[in-house]
Amino acid sequence: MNSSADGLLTPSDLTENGTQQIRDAIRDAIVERRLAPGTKLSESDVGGLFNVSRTLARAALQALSYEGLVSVEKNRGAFVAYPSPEEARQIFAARRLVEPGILKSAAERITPAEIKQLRQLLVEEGRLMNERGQSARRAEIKASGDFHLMLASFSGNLIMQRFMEELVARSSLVIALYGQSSASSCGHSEHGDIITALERKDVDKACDLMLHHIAHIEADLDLRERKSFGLREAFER
Amino acid sequence: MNSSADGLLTPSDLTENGTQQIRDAIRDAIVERRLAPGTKLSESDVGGLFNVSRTLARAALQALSYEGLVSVEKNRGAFVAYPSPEEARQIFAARRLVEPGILKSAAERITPAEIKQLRQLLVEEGRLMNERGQSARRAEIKASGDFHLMLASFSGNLIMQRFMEELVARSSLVIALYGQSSASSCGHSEHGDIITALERKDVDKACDLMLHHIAHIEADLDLRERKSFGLREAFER
DNA sequence: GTGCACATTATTGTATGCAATCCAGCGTAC
DNA sequence: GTACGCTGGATTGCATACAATAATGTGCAC
Repeated sequence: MNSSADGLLTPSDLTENGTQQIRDAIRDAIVERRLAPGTKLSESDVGGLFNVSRTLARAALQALSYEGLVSVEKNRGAFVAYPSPEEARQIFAARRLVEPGILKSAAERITPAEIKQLRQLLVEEGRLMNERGQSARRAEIKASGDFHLMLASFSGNLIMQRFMEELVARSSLVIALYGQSSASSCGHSEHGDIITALERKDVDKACDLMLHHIAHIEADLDLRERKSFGLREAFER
Repeated sequence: MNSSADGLLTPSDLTENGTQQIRDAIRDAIVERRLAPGTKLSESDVGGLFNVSRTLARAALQALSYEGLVSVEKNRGAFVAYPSPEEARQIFAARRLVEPGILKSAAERITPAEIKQLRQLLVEEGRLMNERGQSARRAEIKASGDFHLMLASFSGNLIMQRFMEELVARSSLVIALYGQSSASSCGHSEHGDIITALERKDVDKACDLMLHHIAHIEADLDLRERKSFGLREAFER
């Protein structure tokens, strides 16, 4: 009978299926904003793009829908998710609810080496910030999210880590849709402040900074109901 | 182009696929502990049981694996998840991290009618507690989890609600594996206390009670590494 | 009798095919 | 000219078929 009681040695799943690769590739494309919200992802197209059958493409899209990055509508197909303003609010509410706790957890177990890793990520982020070009911008977006993900991984809780992965990815979609300031990097210095507080074991301060940081990101959004103005509203002036 | 910006009117997904039904049926069976951890779930068997093809069965199992209720091993098949002690700890750590925040959210928006709903759930739970029989026991397990889920639904955050659904379901697996006291209902009165505190708008007290409640559930577990003693250890005395 | 190599069987992984559904374009009635 | 209904094409939903892998059983050598 045995079983897989091998004690959390599975990073996520060592399935190594073709599905995983497709899923990851599409997720990266969404998170880095190469795929715009609302884009149709037909099974044939996805399958053709990765040289696999519709079966695997379908499985990958299904998987992404469980993460909230893709919405599949019955008999209509899969689309890059188009979070509503309300959904956006809930995503950030979830982050405000969860990230302080993660931070607290991480603070209790973090090592100097790990703090160094965070700092390293930060300088990387800063370097990209001063670079020009689309690809630098994309890398910057990713690095900015990775800060939060690395923190989550230092919390030692795989479940929270995975949840954060979902939230960060969905945040990227929200920012793509509702973000205003071109400088999506508005929170760069704040990341540094959080590390500093963490280093000083000042957990309360760190949590406080984190909450403000999330609030700042959210404040940059314009969450007014734009009712899918593809029809009348778009042409009646 | 349009899109599904219809403002969170989707309870989860109105796909209404056959997959959903299978997934829900199996999940219920797992949560109500009719399916023991480690049980093999072969695609043919599942498909045959619901009179659908392997394709749908496979999709359902895949979906359950994203919720952590089923673990699929490459080329070996799907099994009811068998959470390790470490995983169990992380599940409860996640609940301690998340539930106070949910409670706070819920407290801010809860209506008297909703409090009544909670109370009603509680009397139901109490009634089942005093009944005999397997089916009553199962219903009690479900009701006990439903308390936390209803609270989550009152938080108004669909994302947190879904996360809690996952955590509660996985908790049920953990309790099935590591629970000691037959009285899994140990927390019944605590649920009532939480409602009372909530009613009095004493959020801090409610959160405190919630943390103790979770701690009590966890304290009933015997989280020692039982290394899947299916082989040597089982027969060498 | 024990251990190993091989054949057999069962189960999963993936591709393909058919039926059902939706969408768009066209034509017709009013 | 507008609205309605119809038909053709494309896409998804699901089942089935085949290939690949793992589990099991058998027979032979020692």
